[in-house]
Amino acid sequence: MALTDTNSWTGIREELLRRIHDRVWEPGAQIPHEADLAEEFGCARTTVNRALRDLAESGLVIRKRRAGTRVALNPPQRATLTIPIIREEVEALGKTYRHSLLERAYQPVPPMLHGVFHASLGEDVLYLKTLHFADERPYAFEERHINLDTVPEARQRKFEVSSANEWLVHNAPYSRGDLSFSALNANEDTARILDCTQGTALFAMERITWTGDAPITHVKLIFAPGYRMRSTI
Amino acid sequence: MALTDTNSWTGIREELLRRIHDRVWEPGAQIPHEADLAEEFGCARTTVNRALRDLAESGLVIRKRRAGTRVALNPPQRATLTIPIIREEVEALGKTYRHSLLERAYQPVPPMLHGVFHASLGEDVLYLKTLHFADERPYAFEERHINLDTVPEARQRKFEVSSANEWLVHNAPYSRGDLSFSALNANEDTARILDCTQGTALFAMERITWTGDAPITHVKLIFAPGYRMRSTI
DNA sequence: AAGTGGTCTAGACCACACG
DNA sequence: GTGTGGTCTAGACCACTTC
Repeated sequence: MALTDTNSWTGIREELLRRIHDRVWEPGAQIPHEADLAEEFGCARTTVNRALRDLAESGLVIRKRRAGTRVALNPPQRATLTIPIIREEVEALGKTYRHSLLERAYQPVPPMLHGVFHASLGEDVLYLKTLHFADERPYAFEERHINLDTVPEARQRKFEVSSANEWLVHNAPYSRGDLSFSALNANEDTARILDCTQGTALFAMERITWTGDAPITHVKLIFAPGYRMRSTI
Repeated sequence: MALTDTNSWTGIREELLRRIHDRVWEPGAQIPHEADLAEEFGCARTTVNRALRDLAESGLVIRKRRAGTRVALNPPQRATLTIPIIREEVEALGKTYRHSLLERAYQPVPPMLHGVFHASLGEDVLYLKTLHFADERPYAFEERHINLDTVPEARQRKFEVSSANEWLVHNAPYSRGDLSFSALNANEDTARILDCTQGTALFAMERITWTGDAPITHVKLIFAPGYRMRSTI
């Protein structure tokens, strides 16, 4: 007997989850068809479908047409990271946000990005160096390249008041992006900028975004010592 | 005129996305009701609902009963990280995986975890130190605490052959978890174990998982120098 | 060829939040 | 109260994949 509503899709999801956790259905085993489950729970197939679709999204079951639904053998451990706008992240900590534009220049595409910004190899990109502060202490150091082929309007922007990140989010929405996280030792420049000792381990995030096939921007964020990126599963 | 099917929910999602990207609907603006859109596209409301629900999940629109649907002002940048089992990650690189159990001991709950493992304060936890190799080179160093209240069967396991991670995934599925990433400098021990020089910046991941309210395990993984965690948006 | 999940419909009622 | 999204139903056809 189920304790939860078996008529709501969330209730059905709970019951299915229970059976998986309690190994009523073993990992790798096939589970009953939607139609059978619908009959068992006394609801429409659509409702069972909704519950199963949700479990499939979280990776707990694998669904294939004709082959049916199976409990995943190695449930991938997925986590949804929410990457906040730095201003909001700082303000959520109850601190005062400020940023300062350290450099703004037109440069040829740096070698590191040749493979990515190939479309605009002949053209300069807009290079920005920004320092983000929380309560007047360095919080993160940002280096950014903006593809002027894709976002020519960026030429008119100084990015002194509103940050490039916020402007781009509103004016050049991306359709996909690559993201990577790493650790690096503070070099002389970085240590000076972030006000820490050289060699300190720093958390870095790199991101490249596209709209369709056209790259928009590349950002590298290096956070001040002690930064942690958190998430829940 | 839409190029995509306006009768499939994905087609409708594309068209809605286009209107948001092209600022037909400005950030913050309210968009037409489901019923109106259904009429416009000549489909059932359910189908529009499916498309809008998908956009809401990715954070592009905000939906509220009675208040309607609005284009998000600051679309949060969400990324789904897939945290692989280390063996699979290494094997996907075309390298040979091996791991070695450095220590296995019963210990009191370490102070760091007092807030988390409170349920079992009187009891010992199982402490495991494991080194993961890729092609015989250190890949990641793992420290783990297992709550024996929640998973008493772990006492019988040596964890020499199959890793604790894989065993737990199959035998103590979790319902939720906290995850964090950070950067740290290699100390003397870590440097020796990972075969790098002291002070090197290392990428670290920490994870605590629960089943219901009972904590299952705490893991701290420190990766060898140069590790990058990648994802797409 | 046939069985399974994927999707769509038309209609209905409900839950919530705003006025 | 009232309008909006949230969900459920019963039925239907479709698309993919394995047999």
